[in-house]
Amino acid sequence: MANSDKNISSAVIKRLPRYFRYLGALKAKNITRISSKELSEQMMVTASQIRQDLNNFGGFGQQGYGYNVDNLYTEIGKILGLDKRNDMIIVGAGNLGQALANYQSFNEDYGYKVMALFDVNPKLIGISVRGVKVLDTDELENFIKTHGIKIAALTIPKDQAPAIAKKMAEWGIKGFWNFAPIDLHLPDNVTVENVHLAESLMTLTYNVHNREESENE
Amino acid sequence: MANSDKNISSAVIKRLPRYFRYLGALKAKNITRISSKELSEQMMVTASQIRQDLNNFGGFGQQGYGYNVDNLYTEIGKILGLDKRNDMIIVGAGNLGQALANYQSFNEDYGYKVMALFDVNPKLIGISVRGVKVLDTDELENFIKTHGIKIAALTIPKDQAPAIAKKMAEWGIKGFWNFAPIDLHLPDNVTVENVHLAESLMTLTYNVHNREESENE
DNA sequence: TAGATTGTTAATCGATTAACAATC
DNA sequence: TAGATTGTTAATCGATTAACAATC
Repeated sequence: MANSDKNISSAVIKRLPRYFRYLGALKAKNITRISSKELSEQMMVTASQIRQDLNNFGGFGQQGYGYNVDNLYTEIGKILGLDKRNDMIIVGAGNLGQALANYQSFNEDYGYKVMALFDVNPKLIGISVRGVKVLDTDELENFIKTHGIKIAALTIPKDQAPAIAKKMAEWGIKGFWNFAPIDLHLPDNVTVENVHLAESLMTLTYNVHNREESENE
Repeated sequence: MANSDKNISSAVIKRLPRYFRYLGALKAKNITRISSKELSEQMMVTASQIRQDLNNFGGFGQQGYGYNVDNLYTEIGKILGLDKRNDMIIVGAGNLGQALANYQSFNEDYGYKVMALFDVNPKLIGISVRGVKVLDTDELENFIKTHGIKIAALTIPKDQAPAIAKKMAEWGIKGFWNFAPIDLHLPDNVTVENVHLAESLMTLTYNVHNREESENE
């Protein structure tokens, strides 16, 4: 827990889930070992980058051999915190909130658990999405505190997002998965991961109209 | 059209929609002028970066004055291609596909138009989402060609995504807004903008468990 | 005109890639 | 042992920031 990692660049952190995904795919194909060179060819990055990235966290490989797929998969999972219990809530049970609640991939494959959805709309309060209840937003404080929830998806309109996020941070939320098209300003010990859909679509639009050499990010 | 912009770094392009959003907010507040310094304080970036970014596309400001909000908003919109007709389709009419079709923000505010959704599920074919029909995937080729569609959201399972994307690119799609958790390998004149939700949640999870100084991207 | 702020060049910083000795 | 491939240092590249002359 007292992880004394000297600050690791966010560029590195953002690449970890992609390594994790590729290793998962290799595992599924029963491939047991891989070298940074082979992996780099599949992922279209440099082998140097893979080795540099991984060595921020320790030496997971073996000279002359490469990396054990199963082991590396597990280790990256641990780094990301997927070995821990990751309970979450979704605030805003509209189309997007419900779509997230239904989204298998992270719900089951990676051990996240959606504990409840929240909304102010009386028509939604009480229904269940994938077996998860939609509760009244009034119950947020109590729920967060009682269950010790740390992670919340925010799928509410942008005018409401900053105020409610501020409150939720006070009640104990440490990480916001923010889908509202606005920047949240919260204390330093709270993280925000923005998913600004409209912005990503605009970036795509630029590239469509100015198509050059493709550059998968 | 023959935009002879020497390759502009993708870091710059990704920041443009955020400038656009802030300028839209200023416009809504009837603010008519802004300096790079004021804007930089609101956006928590350096004024230098704003000026450098904008000057990739031209001198939109005026010494001693700053930038005209309305004008800059319009110009960035043009750079992004929002002044053009941006018809799109959504392939995969499940929860996520439907949520996108319902998503006001980009549908109306920025002039995108969802022309149709597509699915293989007979239960979905024929229904309407926000007035937009769900068609049989068999009709994709004809629809793309007839309507000259260039942009497509992919909200289908990952095993099906690469094959269908390949076909769609042959039929004329130039930009994929890819929500499937897999990398698409397509010709150079086709762009892919990935929205890998599970990966963004993992990045958040890492930060929650290793919370340090917050760093809004 | 004087003050403000741009556009742009130069300096710095950080991230990526290359190279290679260590070692399995 | 010989071959392969890591971990890691050094070199390069690119992006960000600082500084300031140009100019409105």
